[in-house]
Amino acid sequence: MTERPYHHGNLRMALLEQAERTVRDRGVQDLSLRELARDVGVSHGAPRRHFPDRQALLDALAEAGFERLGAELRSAADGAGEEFQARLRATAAAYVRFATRDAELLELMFAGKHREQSGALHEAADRAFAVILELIEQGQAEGALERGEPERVGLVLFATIQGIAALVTGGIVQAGQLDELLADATGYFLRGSRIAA
Amino acid sequence: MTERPYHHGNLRMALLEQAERTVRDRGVQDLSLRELARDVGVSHGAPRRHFPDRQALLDALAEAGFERLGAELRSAADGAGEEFQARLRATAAAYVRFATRDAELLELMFAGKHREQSGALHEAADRAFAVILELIEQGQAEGALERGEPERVGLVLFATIQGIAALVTGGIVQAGQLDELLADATGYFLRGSRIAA
DNA sequence: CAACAATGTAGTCTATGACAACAATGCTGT
DNA sequence: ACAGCATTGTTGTCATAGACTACATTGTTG
Repeated sequence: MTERPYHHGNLRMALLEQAERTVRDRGVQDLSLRELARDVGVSHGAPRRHFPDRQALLDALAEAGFERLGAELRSAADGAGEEFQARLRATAAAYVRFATRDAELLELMFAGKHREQSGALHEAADRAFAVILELIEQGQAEGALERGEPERVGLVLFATIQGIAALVTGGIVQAGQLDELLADATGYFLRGSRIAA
Repeated sequence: MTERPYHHGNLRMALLEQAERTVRDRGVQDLSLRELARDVGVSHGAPRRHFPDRQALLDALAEAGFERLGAELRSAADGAGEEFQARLRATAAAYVRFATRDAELLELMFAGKHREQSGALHEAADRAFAVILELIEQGQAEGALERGEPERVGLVLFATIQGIAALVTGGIVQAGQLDELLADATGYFLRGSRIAA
């Protein structure tokens, strides 16, 4: 946007941003390094200076995705006030929103996490999940959730939210049923988790 | 395996079977029509007679996947006896087993379901999900689950199971934690769902 | 300002998916 | 039996992609 000297200046960023758009609009499969280069106005070999191969671009995309996801989750939780249930619902809704708006990106994020050795992606993922863990800890402190390792308790919650997102992006539930389903799920979770139910 | 007259005889099946293997071993991205043709021993143009394009092959793969998934779920439920909880656990475990053994295939199945117009895939999917619905109905009849539309109640359960599978294939939980997580999740579901908890 | 590193360009190779023209096989009705 | 036709495979071609190399341009630093 700023200018484009014959050294582009920030090709890496430009490529990542355009890539994220393309992934959102047309899916990962349609993402081509050459087309990306054309879109950004550089030659077909230029991206190679920033991403050794296509997979490296996808990994970087995933890492950026985790950072944005973490930010959105935190923003949702913080914007929902102090009460646990409100924060829980807001965070779950934010996750599902991300997952439905950027379904392919999220898929990429999950796929990359298990293959990767470079810790950068894992760290970004951990930062994103930390929001959920903190939420669990708050719930436990308030007595709304049973005690125990937050990782373990949070996993069921996380799985459910992720599953709901998958059902929506998979077309198994309509967008209209989403709120109802989310409410049901958080309800089950809270009732099932209270110590002496 | 049988023989190969110059008309292969059942190219379509052979392609699908080899494709399923390749997807399981090396992922969807590495699936190439031409390589498939080579593997099966036909020329690179032959698959076109059975699948107009690559996507058609993937759709057929997804449909076959739903049929197998349905069969495995039903077999698991039926093999677990009469008791509801045992059937529930067995079915959930069977789903997760499928989802982890054939993660990429499952992804394909979900992806295809939402884009497709031809009802064949949807019908296969519905047959698979019917197993879960029947399970819910049994739970309701026995009073273990709250009343209401089985579709709605089942959705939360299904989402949770699907989410657990996603967490495992995504490398967020280790295979060793799987049993524990599944037990936690079904526990939450049952406690959260009992009418007068 | 002279090396040197970083970044971009141009050309090439191999593989793929899609398509068309053609060949071989199987089937059907008479 | 067999002529005509539909199925199914084969071969060749085209456009495009990813990966790699040699080379050019720009920026930086001693």
